[in-house]
Amino acid sequence: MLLLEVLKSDPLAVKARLAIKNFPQPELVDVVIALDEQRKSSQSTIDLLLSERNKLSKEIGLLIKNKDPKAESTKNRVAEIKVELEGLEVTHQQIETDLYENLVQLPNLPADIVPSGKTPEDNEVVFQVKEIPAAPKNSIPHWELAKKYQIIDFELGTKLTGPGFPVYRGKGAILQRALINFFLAEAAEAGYTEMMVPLMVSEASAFATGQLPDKEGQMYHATTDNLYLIPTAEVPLTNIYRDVILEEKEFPIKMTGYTPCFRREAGSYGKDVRGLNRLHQFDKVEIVQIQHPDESYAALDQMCKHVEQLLNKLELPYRILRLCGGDMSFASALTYDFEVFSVAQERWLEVSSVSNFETFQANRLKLRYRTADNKKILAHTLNGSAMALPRILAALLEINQTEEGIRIPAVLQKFTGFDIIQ
RNA sequence: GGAGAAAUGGCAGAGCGGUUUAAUGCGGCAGUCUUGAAAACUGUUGACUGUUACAGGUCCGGGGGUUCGAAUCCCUCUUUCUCCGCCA
Repeated sequence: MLLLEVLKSDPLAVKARLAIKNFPQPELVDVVIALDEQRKSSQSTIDLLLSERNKLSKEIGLLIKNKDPKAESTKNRVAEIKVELEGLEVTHQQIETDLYENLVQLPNLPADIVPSGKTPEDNEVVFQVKEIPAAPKNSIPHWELAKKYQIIDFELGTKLTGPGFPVYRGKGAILQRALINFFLAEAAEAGYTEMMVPLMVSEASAFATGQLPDKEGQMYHATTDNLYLIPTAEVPLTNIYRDVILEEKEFPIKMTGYTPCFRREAGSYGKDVRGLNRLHQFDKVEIVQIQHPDESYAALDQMCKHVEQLLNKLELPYRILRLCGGDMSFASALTYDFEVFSVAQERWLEVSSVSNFETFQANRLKLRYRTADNKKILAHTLNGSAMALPRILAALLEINQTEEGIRIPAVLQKFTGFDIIQ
């Protein structure tokens, strides 16, 4: 949610930034500002009446004590005020609702360096490995490797649950666990505190991080208890700091967590969702930072470096994209996507997305910090995947296939306990 | 799932219809004293809204109601605790 002060201070500049995100209704900015004016004036009218009511009610107390007959006439006056207030409050409530509903429709403003553009083709490649390794001889895609070595069973998952819920078997299951442990160990090394959080969240939590109301369809919803299965650990991790006022010395807050993630994503079918490319349930290690506004962009760089290092250690060919306005998420101010090259599918697969939300999430979360002179300022929130397992696994299997079997990267061997899948 | 109790400022804890603009203690902050610290003493210390700054207004788990007036009375929901039942 954008800050009203920002909208009011320079509406033209805000509209210019929104244009970078291809936001189709810039006039909403003016609507919001106008509604805020209405809200203020209606509030002060109400306050004036309330003030009088409070004063008179106090007087009535005294008049009754003194058995003064004026008590009755004063009572009548307050009763009149009450009637007047009832109408005003209904109107005021409506203005506040309208204001809020319009305000939440505005996406976050992109940072200055965000390239304009509409589609993924407009994303800016900020880094790409020099050489994309050639596919190993007689290479096959990961879904065939999965079958050949009996490490992932897609059909079995379909039998148990439905498509998009694979079963990992034997060394496949161990490899999953190894990747999770590797990612968590690296995050711990980088100073992130590991959190183990609930996989279901309340409506209030889903709302605070922006999954509700607009992305309701993407989450699994347990209706009997009105709980949502998390689409990412970002939801519970960030909500830890909902309605919190931090002390400045508590910065930086760095958390990591492994969770399964659940996404309904009723999207396209076919080649793009084949195998591990898109699943309803997948595993991910998330990193989250809560930062002082002055430090958030340095933190974003730090998080990108962290992800980059993971890819280097796993010896995977990757590239980094700075997302264009049209491809960024609603809440983000700046996002870098990390993609690994799938040698058998001959395409780039997104494995991580690292974003700075600035105050956009913090505003709805009411996540602030207290300055030395006791001002309360919104903190900045950032998060990134470090990383999502399925596509990493896909790339890993494909690039490391040999005649003898699938070779395990050196860094993972202490977590797997084996160096080859045969 | 059943029965009972409770929800008040960072924490503890008073208040049970009108000087509550929420007592008091702890904690926090500032100061006095001290070479420094501790102790002691003094002062200060909630959130939101609003104003150039005042003023004013809202908030005692959420929502609704009674009343001239509600932290206080009523209804309802939620959460927590205790006991019982079930259970990895």
